[in-house]
Amino acid sequence: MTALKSDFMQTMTERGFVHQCSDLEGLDARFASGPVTGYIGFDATAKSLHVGSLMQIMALRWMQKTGHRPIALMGGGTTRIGDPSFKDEARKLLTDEQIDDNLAGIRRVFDRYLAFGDGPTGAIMTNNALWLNELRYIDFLRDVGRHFSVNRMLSFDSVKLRLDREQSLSFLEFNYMILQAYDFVELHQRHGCILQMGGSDQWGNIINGVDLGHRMLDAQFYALTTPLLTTASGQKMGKTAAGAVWLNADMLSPYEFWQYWRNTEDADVGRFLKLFTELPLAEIERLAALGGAEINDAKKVLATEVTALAHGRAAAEEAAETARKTFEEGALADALPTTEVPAAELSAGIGVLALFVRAGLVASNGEARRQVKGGGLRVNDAAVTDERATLGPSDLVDGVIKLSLGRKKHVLVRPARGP
RNA sequence: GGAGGGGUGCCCGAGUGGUUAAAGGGGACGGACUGUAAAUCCGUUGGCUUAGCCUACGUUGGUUCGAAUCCAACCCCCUCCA
Repeated sequence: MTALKSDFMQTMTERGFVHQCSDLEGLDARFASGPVTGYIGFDATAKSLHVGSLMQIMALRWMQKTGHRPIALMGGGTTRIGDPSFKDEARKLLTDEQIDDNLAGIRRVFDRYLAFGDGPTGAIMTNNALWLNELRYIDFLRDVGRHFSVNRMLSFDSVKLRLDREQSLSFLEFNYMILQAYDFVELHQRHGCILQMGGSDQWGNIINGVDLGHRMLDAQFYALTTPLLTTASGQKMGKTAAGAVWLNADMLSPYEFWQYWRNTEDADVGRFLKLFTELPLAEIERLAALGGAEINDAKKVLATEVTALAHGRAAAEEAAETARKTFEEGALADALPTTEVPAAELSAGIGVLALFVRAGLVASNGEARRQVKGGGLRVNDAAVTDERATLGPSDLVDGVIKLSLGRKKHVLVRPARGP
C-alpha cells in the first residue's frame, strides 16, 4: 500500500477505522492539502446514541483533531422514512414529536465529543429536515430523481435481504437512499462538504451520494466506511442484559458504561483501544500484549479512557474506583447503582423477590424465583435460598442492603426518609 | 379485482382437535471452571397472591366437553394473473 500523506487518513488506517474507500489516494491528497469538510449522518431512532455509533463519533473527532471540519448530520428528515438498508422488515414509523425528542438527547452526546464553532475546524451540527421537509415533489423528481436508475438501486446488497426474503419494501423506504444521496449534495452546497463516512452497511447509500454529486454538480465526492464491529466471538457490539449500551448518562450510568468496557473479551482489547481511545499506538501495543490475567489491567485502562470521553474524567475515575472496591476488595462501594425504598415500607418488611424487582435486577417476580433456584441472587453477599424471605431494617449494613444478581450486577437499596 | 401460499413465544422454526405454556435451534440470563475474559459443561427462559390461577399461537366471532389446530369475516405479507 502506498504511504498515506495526511494525518487523518494515516490515523484512520492504523487505528482500524477503514473498511472501504471510494478513492483512498485521492481522498488522502485532499486531506493533505488543507482542511476538508466531511460528514456522518445519524438517525434519530432513539433518545441517545449507543456504542454502535461510537466508531463514527470517534471518526468525526479525529477529523477535528487533525485539523478538519466534521459535520454531524441529524436525520430529522430521513428518520421520518426509516432506512431499509439490511433490515429484514420495515421499521415502525416514528412520530415527529418522538423524533424531535430523540434529536435533543443525541445532541447532548455530541457536545462531549466535538467542539462546535465557526472556525475552520469548528464542528457543525445540522439537520436534514431543514431541506428535506421543504422539498417539492415534482421539482425534486426532475432535478434529482432522474439521476437514479431503479435497476441499479435494486441491485444493492442493502435491499437484497428484503427482496430475497420476499418481504415488502415500500416505496417510502425505497426513497431513503435517494434522500441520503441528496443530503450529500446539500451539504456540499451549504458547507463545502466532500466526504461522507459511515458504517459499512451505509456503503450503498453513500456511494449513491458520490454518484449524485458527479451528475448534478460535477463535483468529486468521497466515501469512507468503517468496518462492522463485532466482538472477537462474533457478537454484535453494544448489547447487554439491560439493553443497548447508551452514551447518555441518564440512560446508562457511567459506572455501568465502565463495566461494559471492563468486560471486553481478551481478543478485542487492542482493537478497541485503537478505535475508542486516543492513547498513543505504542502504549496500546504494550497494553494489548499483556498476557493472562494481566490483560485485565489493559481492560481497566480501556474502560476508564472510553468512559472519560463519554462522561468526563472524574466520572470515569469514580466508576473505576467503585469497581475496584466492589470487585477487588469485596467492600461496599457506595457509588454503586442505588434504589431508594421508603423507610416505613422497609420497617414493615419487603419480600426479597419484590425488592429485586424494585432494584431493576430482574424483570418480574417469576424471574426472581428462577434466579433463586439457580442460585443467582444474593443479599449482602449471602445467597438467597428462601424466596419467601422478607427483608427489613435488620438487614441494613452501613445503612444499605446490597443486592446482587450473578457476580457482576450489584444494586444498593437505601431507606429513604419518609414524608 | 381473480387464483394460490402464509402470519406461532426475544428471533428462527416445528406443531393441523385433547397430558401443548407449545418440539428443536439461536440469543439471553444464572451456576460450575477462571482472570469481572474466551471456550466448555449444567440449569433457566409468559405473568401472578405458584400443589392453583390467569394470559398467549395476526384480529374478531363461531363449532366443540375441549381449538394454535375446524368454520366465518376482517387485517397484513408473498407469488402469479388482470
